[in-house]
Amino acid sequence: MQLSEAETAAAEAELPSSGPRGRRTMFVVERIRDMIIAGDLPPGGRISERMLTEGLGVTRTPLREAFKILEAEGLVRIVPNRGAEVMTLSLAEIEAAIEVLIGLESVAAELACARGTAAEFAAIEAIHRRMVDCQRGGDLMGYFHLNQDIHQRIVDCAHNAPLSRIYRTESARIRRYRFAGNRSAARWARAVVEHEKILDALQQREGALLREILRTHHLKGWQATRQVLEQE
Amino acid sequence: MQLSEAETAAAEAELPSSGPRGRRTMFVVERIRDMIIAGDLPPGGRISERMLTEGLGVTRTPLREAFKILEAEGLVRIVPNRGAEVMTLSLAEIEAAIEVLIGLESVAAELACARGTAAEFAAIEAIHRRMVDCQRGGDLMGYFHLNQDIHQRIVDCAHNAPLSRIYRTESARIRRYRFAGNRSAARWARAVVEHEKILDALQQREGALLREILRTHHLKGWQATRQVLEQE
DNA sequence: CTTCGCTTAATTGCATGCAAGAATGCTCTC
DNA sequence: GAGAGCATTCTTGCATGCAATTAAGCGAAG
Repeated sequence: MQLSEAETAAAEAELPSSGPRGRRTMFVVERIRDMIIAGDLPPGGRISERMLTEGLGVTRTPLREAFKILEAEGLVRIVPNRGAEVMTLSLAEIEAAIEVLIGLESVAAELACARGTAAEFAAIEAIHRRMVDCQRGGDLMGYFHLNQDIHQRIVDCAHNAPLSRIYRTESARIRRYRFAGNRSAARWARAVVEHEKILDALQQREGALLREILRTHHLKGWQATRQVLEQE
Repeated sequence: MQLSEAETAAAEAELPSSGPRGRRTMFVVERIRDMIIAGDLPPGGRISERMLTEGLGVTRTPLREAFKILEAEGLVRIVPNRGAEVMTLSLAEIEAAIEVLIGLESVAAELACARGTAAEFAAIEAIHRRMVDCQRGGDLMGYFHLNQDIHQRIVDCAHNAPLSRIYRTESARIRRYRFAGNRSAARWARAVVEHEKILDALQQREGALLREILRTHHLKGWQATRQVLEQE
C-alpha cells in the first residue's frame, strides 16, 4: 500500500530520531543539556514533560530519567509533584562556582605542565590561533566556544579523568551566565592577551606561573561578567 | 477477619517503608549509595532490578531512576541491555581520585582558614576528640567515619556549596577502597598525630600550612592504602 | 569432552495506565 | 469587587505491561 508507506515515512520524519533502544535517555540528556546551556530553555522556567516528549519524540520514561541525571549535574531542579525547572543561580552562586573552577584549574595547571604532551600543547595552540581569528572577525560565539575548549583542554592535560569530568560538569553549569556577561570589547581584547601568556606558561611548563595567570584571568573575567549580570 | 489483618500487617512490615510519594527515588538512591559505600554490594557485581525492588519495597521505575543518579555520581555503571553494576576502580583510578581530593582540600584549606567560624572549628575539634577516643579504643569503624566527617567539615568551612558537594561526591566514590586499605596500626597512630597538626593549622588560620599538611597527610595515607590494596 | 547451535527463560528498555497532588476557574458569600 | 471554597482539569509520580535483548539450558556434532 503506497499510502500506508507514505504515512509511515511522514510519521518517522516527524519523530526526530529519538535514538536507538538502550540510549534514549542519554540522547535526551544531551539534547536538554545543550538546550539549557544555549539558553533555549529560559532559566527558572518549568520544563513540562508534555512539551519535551512531543518536541523530542520520546515518551515520558526516558525523559524523566534524563531529568534525574540533569538534576545530579546541577542543571535542573526537580520539585516534587511540580516537575523540573531550569536551575537558576544567584550572583553569589555563580561566584562560588567560578571559585571552584579557579581551584580546579589551579590544580590542573601544575599537573598539565608536568604531564602534558607536546602534541596536546600544539593542539591548544592551534585552537588559540583560531580563537584569535574569531576575535579579529568579531565572532563572539565562535570565540566563546573555542575559549571554553582551550580551558577544558588545559585541564585535560593533567591526565586526570575525574578532574576533567568535574571541570566539564561545573563549567557547563554556569556557561550560560558567563556567555551572557561576555560583552565588553575592552575586556575581550585583554582576555586574548592573557591567553597568549597562558599559552606561553603552559609551553614553558611553568606550573606556578600558569596557575597565577589563570587565576587572575578568571578573576578579571568574572569582574567584567558580574558587572553585566548585575544590570539584569 | 483477624487472619487477613495479620497478613496485611506482616506484608507492611516486610516492605520497609519505601518512603512517601515524591521522594521514593531519592530514598532508593540513598539506600543503594549506602550499600555500595558500606560494601554490601560487591564491586563489579551486577545489581539486578528484581533483587532490589524486592529488598527495598519499591517498583522498577523509581529504582531505575535511582540507577541513573548513581551513575551520574560515579558509583554505578549502566551497560545497555545488561543493567547496572557497582563501579570498580583500578588503583590508577583511585589514585587519580585522591589527587582530586587533595586538590579540592588544597583549595578549601585556604578558604576555610579565611572564612571558617570559631564555632565550626570548635565543632571539628570536638569530633577530633571523639575520633582520638575511637583510636584509643580500637574502634576502626568509628574512627573512619569521624575522620571522614572532619575532612568534609574542613571543606565545608570554605563556605562554598559546590565545593562541598563535589568533595562529598568524589569522596564517596572511593570511600570503600580507602576503608579497605586502612588497616595498619602504625599508620593509624601517625595519622592521629597529623590530625592534631591539621587542627592546629586550621585554628591558627594558617592556610598555606594547612594545605601542605593536608597534602602530605593524604599522600601518606594513600601510600599505606595502596600497599594493602595491591595485595588483593 | 568440548563446542556450536538452538530453544527457552530471564532481564532490561520503554510505553502506557492509573491515582495523587497541584493548578485553574468557577461560584457564592461578604 | 474581592476573596474563600469547591469542582474540574492538568501534571506529575509511580505501577505495570509489552517487546527487544541477553543469558541459560540442552542436545547434537565433532
